Amino acid sequence: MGFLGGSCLAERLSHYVTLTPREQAALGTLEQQERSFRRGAVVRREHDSARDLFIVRKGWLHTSALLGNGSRQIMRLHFPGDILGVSGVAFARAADSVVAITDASLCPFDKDRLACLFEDHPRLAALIFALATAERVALADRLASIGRTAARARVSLVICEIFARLRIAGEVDNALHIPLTQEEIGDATGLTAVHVNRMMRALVDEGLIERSGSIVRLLDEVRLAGEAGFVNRFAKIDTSWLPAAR
Amino acid sequence: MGFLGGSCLAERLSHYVTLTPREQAALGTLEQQERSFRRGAVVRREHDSARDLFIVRKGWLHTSALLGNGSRQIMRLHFPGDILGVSGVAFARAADSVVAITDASLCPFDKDRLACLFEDHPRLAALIFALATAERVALADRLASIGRTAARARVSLVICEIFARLRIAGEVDNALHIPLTQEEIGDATGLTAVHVNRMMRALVDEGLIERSGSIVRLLDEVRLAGEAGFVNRFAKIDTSWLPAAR
DNA sequence: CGACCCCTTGATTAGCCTCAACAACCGTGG
DNA sequence: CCACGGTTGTTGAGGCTAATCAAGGGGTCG
Repeated sequence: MGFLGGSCLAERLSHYVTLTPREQAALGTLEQQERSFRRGAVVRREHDSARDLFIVRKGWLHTSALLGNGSRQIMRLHFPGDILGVSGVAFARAADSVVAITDASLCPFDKDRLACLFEDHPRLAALIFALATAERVALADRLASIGRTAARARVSLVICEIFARLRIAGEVDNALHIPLTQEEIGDATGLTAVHVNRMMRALVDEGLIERSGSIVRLLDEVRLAGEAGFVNRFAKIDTSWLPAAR
Repeated sequence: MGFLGGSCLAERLSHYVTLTPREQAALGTLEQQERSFRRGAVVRREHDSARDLFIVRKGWLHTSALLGNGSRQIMRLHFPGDILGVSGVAFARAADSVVAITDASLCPFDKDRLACLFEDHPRLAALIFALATAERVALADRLASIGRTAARARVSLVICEIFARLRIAGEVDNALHIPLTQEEIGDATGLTAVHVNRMMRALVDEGLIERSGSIVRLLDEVRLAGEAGFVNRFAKIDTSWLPAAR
């Protein structure tokens, strides 16, 4: 709220380019509806019809998949301003599930609206493509983390990423309430909750972070990022090639 | 070659929509240049300037990253018709390296050309976005595989994916020359070459695949895909929402 | 023919999982 | 208000999967 007619997406995008009034208006139309979800609610289940995309207005959510062996992989965390359910762009049925981690509020919009954006606002379409690409790179970073680094580094990486992404939205210092269970962190990192617990403890013991309840404070951010091999993919993206605004 | 004026990308895209002559012409302009690379050649190194994207005309390549601990993660394999170096859409400098696995031939084109596509051919832009999204979902599948499944399933998945993706290009039965070393398969699956070897042997012993040299034959594709939890993300994508062609 | 790369197999080690028990916390209902 | 069940966090003990270390064989290229 409190920005550009209350459009969370416009607020996010304006972090990278200066939006024209027409563009702001176009983005505003994507957030006309709003739906609320309780903590734990399933926004969309795998294989559901996937005509809608969502813009996160409030809360944390995750995109995940259940595997044949009963385990779960969390693909991505979502924060206010994120577009989620993007896999619906490629498929008629959802490839993954979306679950509310905290109470959350979403603005659904139909794929057709996205088509209109491609028709009328090529610059916005290209920018959204660029941001989706940055997310893909961040996903690849996590792939490398899970595939090729030890448990401590994996846990460090999610912590780094959460802080970095929330800082773009602003209002985050170096302490943060993280409403994730250790089981959820495990499902994001490919570890068990038990081992996440031990790794968190190790990070605390070595003075990298501090915990009280669900609040995490970064004590030595440089070393934490170093161990994790963290690169902030969202700080700056290349907008030099984007077509002109309309 | 042998299709639509020789554009590999047009050939790929026409698998999903019927291209108009204007669209074909626009795609053709992306493949005016062509560069050849020898097996093992580095097309682009991490941190290099990333103004160009590439369309694969011939050969196999991979996108990978080297980690601080000396290991390597292969993010994606590339086959003819693929667009690679897409991370350049988001960043001014490459987030990953591209290496030729076999002798390969690529058509580089500048990001500005992509901007033109967004301006003049919204339907193509949207389709490319949809395909990039399908790839992101496939990447997420591999994340789940590496994070939450055992070594055998991970190896099975790469095999399934390679076959499925090459079948879209056609001319692949259920036997295929796979020019990957076991080390490369390990770097793609988060395993060591030694363990890849053992898992391949297990797949052979149980009659799921057959090997002679670098040729792999699928003997029980259903069971292999079942173990891997494989879903073919490239068979069919939703084009119903795309804007009208111009 | 030698050097190098890749594949293959065995033996040992280590990191993470599994199982288990208990404490702390929370929302709910009596 | 307290009792209660359920969820989450914490810690220990032991087991298994995959890594590491090591050695040898086959193929290819200079």
